[in-house]
Amino acid sequence: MKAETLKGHLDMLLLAAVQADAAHGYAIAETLRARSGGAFDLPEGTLYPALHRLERGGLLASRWSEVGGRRRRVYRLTSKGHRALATQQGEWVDFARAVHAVLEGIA
Amino acid sequence: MKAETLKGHLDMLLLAAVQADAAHGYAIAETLRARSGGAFDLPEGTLYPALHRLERGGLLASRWSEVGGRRRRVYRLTSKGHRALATQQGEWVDFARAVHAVLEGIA
DNA sequence: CTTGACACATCGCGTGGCGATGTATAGCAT
DNA sequence: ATGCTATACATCGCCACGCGATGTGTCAAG
Repeated sequence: MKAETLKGHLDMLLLAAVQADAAHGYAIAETLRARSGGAFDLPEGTLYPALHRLERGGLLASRWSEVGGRRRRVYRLTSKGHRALATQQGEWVDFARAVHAVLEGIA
Repeated sequence: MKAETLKGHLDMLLLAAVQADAAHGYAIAETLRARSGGAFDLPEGTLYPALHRLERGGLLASRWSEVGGRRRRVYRLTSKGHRALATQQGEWVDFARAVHAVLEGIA
């Protein structure tokens, strides 16, 4: 997967990954890798800054958790995050449709 | 349309726009706007640097043309550009499918 | 006791889309 | 004449952001 492909879409993916159940960063990355069939394999330098950004923006909220001697920061969607996810999903559909239309040469 | 949404996908769209017929920059922008139903309305600061980049990369070739007192730079796909377009279309399909899988929550 | 998975974090680089700005022609309305 | 709009190109600098590199610490397996 080319580097810039993800730009502008990562936030939506992260929000979607914690939509159903709260999860910590590492687990979020695993979820994305699994659901995407390996296509999304987020490096740490991508994952963690993005989560911090989303929390700063109020779309995610986190709490610390200790499991088996390992500290985890568990993220959950805020109500604002839910709304943002819905918006971004709509934009994604529009975007994907527009790209498809261009590729199909629909003049 | 959010700013970064296009990142990493613009090249493919530009290549697709000149795939069938060679066209100049302004016309390419109109084609994309028309095919996308207005979703892609490329500002000039996006369009022209991107075309130059693609020509530098050997994916597009250009010649000057004079029509009605107006100079135009007409772009056509090179064979390398054709191959690149095919590759990028394949990557787009994979990407779109992966995004869809994440959004659908296919675990 | 080292390797690898788990789990977090930050810094700095490079890419690239975009706003602002500038140039020039043509046509139409004022 | 004057100005606005559309056509048509170009470049500069900002800035958002994904990612590689690097660092910290725990735990299990070999």
